Amino acid sequence: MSEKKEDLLHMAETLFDNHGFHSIGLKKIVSESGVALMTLYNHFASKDELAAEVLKRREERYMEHLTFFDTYLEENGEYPDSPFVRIAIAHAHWLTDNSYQGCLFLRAKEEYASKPDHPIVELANGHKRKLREFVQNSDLRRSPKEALRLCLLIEGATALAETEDPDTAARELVAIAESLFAKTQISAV
Amino acid sequence: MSEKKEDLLHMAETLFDNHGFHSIGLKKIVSESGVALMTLYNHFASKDELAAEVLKRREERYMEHLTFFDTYLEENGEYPDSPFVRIAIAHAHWLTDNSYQGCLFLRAKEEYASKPDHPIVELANGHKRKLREFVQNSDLRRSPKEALRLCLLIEGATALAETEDPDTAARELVAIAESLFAKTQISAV
DNA sequence: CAATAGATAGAACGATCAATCTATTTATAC
DNA sequence: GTATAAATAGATTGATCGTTCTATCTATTG
Repeated sequence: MSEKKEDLLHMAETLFDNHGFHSIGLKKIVSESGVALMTLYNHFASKDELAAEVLKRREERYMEHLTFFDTYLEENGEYPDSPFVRIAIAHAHWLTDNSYQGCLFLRAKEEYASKPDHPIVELANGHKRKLREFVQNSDLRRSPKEALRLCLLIEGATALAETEDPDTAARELVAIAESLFAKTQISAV
Repeated sequence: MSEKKEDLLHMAETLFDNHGFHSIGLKKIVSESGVALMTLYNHFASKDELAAEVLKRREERYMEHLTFFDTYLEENGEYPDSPFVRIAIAHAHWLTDNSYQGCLFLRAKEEYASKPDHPIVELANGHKRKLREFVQNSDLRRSPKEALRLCLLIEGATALAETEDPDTAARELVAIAESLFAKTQISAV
């Protein structure tokens, strides 16, 4: 991939994170990237396609983070039995390692809500669905409801990190997850 | 308060909920309200002041909902011992009774993040602080960390209601809160 | 050197934005 | 009935938006 395109995607992700999709203009993105406006249009058909690619890359990075974090936990000694707890820890590190302002997918869904069939809305919905399936498939002994509860905790920690210290939000996420899912006993609810 | 002003505040809240603050124009607000543009400017100095009043009214309504929901629970037989569980139930009903798209205060904070001292950002931060204090003061036997955990659950349910059925999000919020806080025993963590 | 492709700056387009002004109409109060 | 205030429609201002176009410049390749 072109270096300019990489720069654009990286800067667009940062600006979308900090200001939202509709609030940030293309001129801001290209000026901050040190790239000409026409270069942006040579790589992306429109602003929406740029936003869509930003979201796709974010999703790839996030899912890789969740997947590869198990190996990190193994190498560093701490390896909780419960896959749900390990996912919670992985998400906690995602929150502390990045300085995001809430979930970019939820923001995208909100900002494009007036067009429910827009590809960006489907990307956002797809991401949440994939995350729920990832959680569910990580521990088949757990019920779909329990998977949904871990998703609730993950969303809650991401939101709490906006108004509280991200480290605090991350710590409480893990604490709750351990309290709910650490025990070998699987609740039948 | 003027009827036109009420109409404007109500319509603005709905449109801000569904489309965000920066995405919705004043002309949309006045046309949907059946009110002239100048009437809006007779009641509000600017778009930002309108948004600020919308948030103030939302906060009042939400805190009243939390406060008065205890009496509703009493009258309808079900009255859990734990104040934390009662707050979770109250928030669950808030989610199912309204068709909001995420937390309007978090959205405001995100959209105005480029101006950290903006009154709207301070309104959003103030609301989250008040909610945390409300939770903390509802049960002084609980630790600040436990109060923060209920806040995390509340945020999580609000976020989950965006991609899942709000009824589902509300039900799982109550289920987790009961699992964590229903027992008389207070954890010392 | 010549040719091709990619990147550049800058202007221009139509549209929309928040905000202001004017002039007219409607409703309330004395 | 008259005076006062509120609400109305519509035009306007200056700014910004996404998008397109042109014309110049730079780098690589043959």
